[in-house]
Amino acid sequence: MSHTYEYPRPAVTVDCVVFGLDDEDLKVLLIQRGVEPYAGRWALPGGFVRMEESLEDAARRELEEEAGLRTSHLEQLYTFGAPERDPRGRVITVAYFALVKLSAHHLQAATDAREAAWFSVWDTPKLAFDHADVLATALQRLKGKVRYQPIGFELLPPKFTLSQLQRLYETVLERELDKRNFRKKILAMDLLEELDEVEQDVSHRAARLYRFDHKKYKQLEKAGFNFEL
Amino acid sequence: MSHTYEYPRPAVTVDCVVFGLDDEDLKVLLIQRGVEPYAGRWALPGGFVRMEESLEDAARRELEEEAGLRTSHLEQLYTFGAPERDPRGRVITVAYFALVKLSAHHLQAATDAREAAWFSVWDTPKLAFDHADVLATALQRLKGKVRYQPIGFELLPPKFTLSQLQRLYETVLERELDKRNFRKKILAMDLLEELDEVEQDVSHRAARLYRFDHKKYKQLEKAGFNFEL
DNA sequence: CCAAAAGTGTTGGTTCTACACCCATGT
DNA sequence: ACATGGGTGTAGAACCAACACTTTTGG
Repeated sequence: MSHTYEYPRPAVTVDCVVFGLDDEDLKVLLIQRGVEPYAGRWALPGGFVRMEESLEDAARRELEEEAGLRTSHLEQLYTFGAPERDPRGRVITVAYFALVKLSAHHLQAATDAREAAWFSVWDTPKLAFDHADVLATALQRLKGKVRYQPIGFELLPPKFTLSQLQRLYETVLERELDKRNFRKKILAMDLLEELDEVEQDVSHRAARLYRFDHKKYKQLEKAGFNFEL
Repeated sequence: MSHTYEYPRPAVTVDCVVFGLDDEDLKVLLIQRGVEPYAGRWALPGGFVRMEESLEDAARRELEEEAGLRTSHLEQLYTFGAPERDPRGRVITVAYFALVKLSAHHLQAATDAREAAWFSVWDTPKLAFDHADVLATALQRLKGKVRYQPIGFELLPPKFTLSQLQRLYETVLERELDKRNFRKKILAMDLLEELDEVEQDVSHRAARLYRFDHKKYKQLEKAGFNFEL
């Protein structure tokens, strides 16, 4: 079956930059391409937008299909449309930006033929198409946004220590933070619920666990409160 | 001539939200539609993306064609792709956000058949398609961005008074600012060049004119300086 | 001389930064 | 007992918000 139009039309895809955090580093999910162009190269998960689905639905579908994962945070990043960005012809891609709790989705294998794997964002293989630009844009967005929106929590398990949280910020922002000042500031926002639990199986004093209080944040947000750093 | 593809493809357009500032208010540029759908309704300037041009080039071309204007500041805003946003079928639009010095482009007539006009952003007619959403998104972006990027200057003539600048911020942010604090803060950034000129033809004490120093800003930016409010 | 907007400093409160030691736990 | 990271307070500097009067100019 084929489709005919009076004027030529670009193809439209979505691509997803999915970030996860493990003990070592900030990671991005990549898929190894099986076919030309760029066969064998690693690329961002993504694919063509179907006629009846929204852009965001397309992004969610591709993530499910290619990596078997669901994400709590998904937002549109930027649309890349340089005429020569795909050697097959004019392809415009709407890039999305996702955060997942890597602790949950441990080393998920791709459900279709292709390989999926997590790479350190500071050390990825050479990427297909203009995906290096897309990744760079996503990193910039993450770095900017993490400071004034409480999205960092989407990268951590539901219960976390303040040190984990601090390491997250240090990793994303690429600079060290002062422990005492960091704790003061984040606790002063009154968005963390202090639990009666401590971490397990560590060979030193166990740290207290906290949980991010989404409900409280929504309330404060309405009242004009602004999360910051 | 017609074009055939194996799979159906959405059409892709660009739409531009162009802001300008005059003595009264923040304005947005609208075009009256001549044809169905939404014939007679006002809409954002825009049109189909050609196969050989980039998205940004398309936005610039449409602005030139539909309103005869060039803009200093043009950035991508968001991509709108709900399946039912255009009654003619699947049309994905990449929205752009532009700022122009209204003082220069005085009441420019459209170069093609359609009417173009400036409307107060707080009081527009009913818009075609989902353009009200697009406009709302653009306003939100402007409000957010004006505080941490010196883009407000793109709305003012090259030489302006501090009161004009303050009014700009008050209009965009929808709140009053303290005159002394505002002046202190903006002058402390050392980004304004104080000219040996004052405004003309006012029936009260004439205010000193200033110019924004783009070069100095670029330098400071590289050195890690952050513009803020 | 009146109207209109330009221009100008200080104070008190809040927030930010820098900084070092003791504590709890597991090996 | 030692190694590892957990947890805590203070002081000085910078920044922010609130606030009112005098000056200049044109009509």
